[in-house]
Amino acid sequence: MSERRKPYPFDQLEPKWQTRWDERRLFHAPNPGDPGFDPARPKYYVLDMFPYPSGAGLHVGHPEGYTATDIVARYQRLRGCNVLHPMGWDAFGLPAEQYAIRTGQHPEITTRANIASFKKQLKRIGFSYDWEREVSTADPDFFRWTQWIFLQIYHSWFNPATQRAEPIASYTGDDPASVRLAYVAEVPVNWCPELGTVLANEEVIDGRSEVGGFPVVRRPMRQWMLRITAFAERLIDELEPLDWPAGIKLLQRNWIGKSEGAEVQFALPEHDTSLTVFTTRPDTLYGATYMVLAPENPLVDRLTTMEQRAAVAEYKAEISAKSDLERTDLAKDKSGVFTGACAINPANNERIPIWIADYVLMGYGTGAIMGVPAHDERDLEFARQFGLTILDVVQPPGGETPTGYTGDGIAINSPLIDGLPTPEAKEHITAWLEERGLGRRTINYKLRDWLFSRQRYWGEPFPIIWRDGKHEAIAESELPLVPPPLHDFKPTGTGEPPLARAKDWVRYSDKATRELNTMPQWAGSCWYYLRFCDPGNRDRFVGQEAERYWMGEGGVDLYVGGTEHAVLHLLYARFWHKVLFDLGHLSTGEPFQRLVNQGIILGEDGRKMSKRWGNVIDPLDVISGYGADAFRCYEMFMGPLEQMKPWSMTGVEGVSRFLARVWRLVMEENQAGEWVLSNSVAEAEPTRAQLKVIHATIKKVGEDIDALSFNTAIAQMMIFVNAFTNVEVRPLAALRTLLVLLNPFAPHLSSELWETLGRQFPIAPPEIIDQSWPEYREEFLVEDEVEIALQVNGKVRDRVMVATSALTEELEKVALSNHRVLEFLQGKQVKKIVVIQKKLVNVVTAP
RNA sequence: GCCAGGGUGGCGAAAUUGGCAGACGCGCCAGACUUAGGAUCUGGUGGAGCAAUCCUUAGGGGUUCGAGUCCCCUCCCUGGUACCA
Repeated sequence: MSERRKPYPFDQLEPKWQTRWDERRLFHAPNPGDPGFDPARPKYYVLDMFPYPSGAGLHVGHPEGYTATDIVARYQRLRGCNVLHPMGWDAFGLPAEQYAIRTGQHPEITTRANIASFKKQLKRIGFSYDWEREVSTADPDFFRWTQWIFLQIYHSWFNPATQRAEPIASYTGDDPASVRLAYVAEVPVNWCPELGTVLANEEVIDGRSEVGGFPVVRRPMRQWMLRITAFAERLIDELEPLDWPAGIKLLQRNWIGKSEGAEVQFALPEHDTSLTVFTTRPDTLYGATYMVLAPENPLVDRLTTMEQRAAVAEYKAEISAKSDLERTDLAKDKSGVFTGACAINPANNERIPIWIADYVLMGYGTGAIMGVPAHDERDLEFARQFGLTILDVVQPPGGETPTGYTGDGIAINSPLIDGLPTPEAKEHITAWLEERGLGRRTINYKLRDWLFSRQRYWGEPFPIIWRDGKHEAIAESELPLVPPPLHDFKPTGTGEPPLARAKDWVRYSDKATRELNTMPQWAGSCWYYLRFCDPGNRDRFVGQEAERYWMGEGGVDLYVGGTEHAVLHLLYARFWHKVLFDLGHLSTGEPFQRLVNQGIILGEDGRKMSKRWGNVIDPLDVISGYGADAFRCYEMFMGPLEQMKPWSMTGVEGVSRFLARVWRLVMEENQAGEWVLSNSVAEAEPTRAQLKVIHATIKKVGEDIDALSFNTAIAQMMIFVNAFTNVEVRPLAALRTLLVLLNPFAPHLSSELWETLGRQFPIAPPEIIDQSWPEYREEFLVEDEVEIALQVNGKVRDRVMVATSALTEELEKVALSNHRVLEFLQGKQVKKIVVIQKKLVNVVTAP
């Protein structure tokens, strides 16, 4: 089979320009103080979510976001900005380690090979990254600072008075370990036996591990935690002004899950203590006819009566045997047992029974609730199942039967607050409880502290040692703390991390041993964007001047990546950023000013791309068939960046044809079949009509890039090309303008044509990259005449050209003298005439 | 369940504040140039109808001179979430 003839020689010119860009270091952005740095230019930081370099290589989803940021980066450079556009590798992570377990190959080797192949592919697409800033999270020069930041967190506490992280020295209490932002706690964790590690809540999906899909069980273990909950309020508040998609903000807000309510104490007559619950509906206190404790609540054993002891023990055993998956699966029917104990409802002094049930979670609120069956679906189901009292205390606005009504209404059967609408009832009863020391208003969050340790090999070791059962930080001078070489990466199965196998490494001194856990994969990605500002710095995680320059004024100006990181990565990174900001290391409180999520690219069959369906598109195949420029432009022409959309090979062909038409605007084939500069290119004045297209295109492409609406920008350039395709004389100035506008999208093609034009016509500068973005002139966009629609009763009956300046009365006259309009007005009476200048005239008749 | 986003030609999609629906591309049809066309160029292309004309932005209702756009109801798709008191 003969090879399809290339529409233009992209296979020669693309490698040529990629090499030249590398040699000229064109995309290297000097830092303040470096040679070549121009302080007069504004900065622009455009960032991609860096990839995990998997063995599978790049798929078409990666370059979608990368192309978008590359267009913005190249555009901002042409507009005179100092552009920071870096790329790096999220190189620690489970897949390389799982591969090492299977093959014995060290993760470092696998990772290095994968990085090399990723980088080669990215370069082949022609991205304008500053490769001199490349970082890898698994590189000791990088992770020494990840460990350093951990130490900053470890040495800090959250001062509730200032609402800021402060050095632990400012803590005046007697137990610093209890307030550190990094602490060790025995907590019920998500233990994944298959992976041999604990996982964060965020890494568990439907009771299975996000990586690998293995079952996960609950089990108490001593783990490192980061006190992210202290920042819950700020993580919500400071989200507000950011230029992020509203949906992502909402996702984060929901994840943090703030709810306002009250803590209420219920006296326990048989014991000298009381039981505290959290409720968002203190106004329903009179309706609390029973209480429920989580089965794991430590109070359960104290409260349970002799008679109920056996039943409670049996229920607890049953629950703890269940995995999370089963526990949620079986959520249809409520289960639980009576403890035999009773509490006193503080509102009406009624004795109410205390139960335990697994629908109450130990990890939220106080691990105990008051059951208000009349106004809570779950409580109602539970009460009906076990025959507990149901008492209506809120009257819905409509006045229908209140049982099961969960909305706001009017308090009833509640002597203290009868007749009050819900909001006031809440206020009133809470104040009443506060006066008596029986309760107080509180805020609860769904967000839990971040479980930060993993029992894995391929991650950052903690810069921590243990002496006499207590943890201590190692000195900063001992960083980086590099993982010991191992041959056996398998999980031990006991929960003891694989690092335990490196006996020499573990022994720190006669009396001290090293922490054996490693950090989760999120650690490196929490701050990599800061390292990009100053990747070679040996003395600090980022130089102050570089940080102030690149991260100043809102931080990262544009951050593009997938929605899968909407809560986890973005929340964790914001948290670390705030700690470092509070400690005075950073100049802004939020890292990412503008965030955009690219949509998923589906296979041609409309299904998710997967080996299983055989619908996977390999970027390199597309590039070898159509060129990198066509690949880039197609990815952007498919549709809106944020939208999910299917791949289409014929669509690639269409975009490729467009680029070939651009090529032939400038080039033609001679007798020998060689491409030479076209005879129709000349230093001629564009016509008035051509000027209009040129300036309309300048305007639209610029505005569309700002709005990340790349598909419509390309459509406009297609209109431009169509307008110049069949003309005898192609004015040089018009072509030059087009090439600059096209450059961010198709950098190789535009560079080549620019250079070719420059050989024949003296163009300064000789390379397009040193050219500046053109400005449009409004005067070329205005028309003397416009076409307006003439409507009768909202239906278009004719279109006519009128002077742009035509006034309302003139337009009315035009409409009423138009024979098509008159035809439809026959026998009818004109009731009114609506005139929209430059748009339409609508003649409305009486019915 | 709940929350968010979305349904526009045969297909991917356009459409400032409500103001000519379908830009641009794919596909298809016709023509030109050709020994040839899976190259290139030109024209056409939402549906029905010979036509005048009528219908058309998931479906139904409403507001308006005028609705893809605003309001109400219903259906379908995608993503998130799941006993969070």
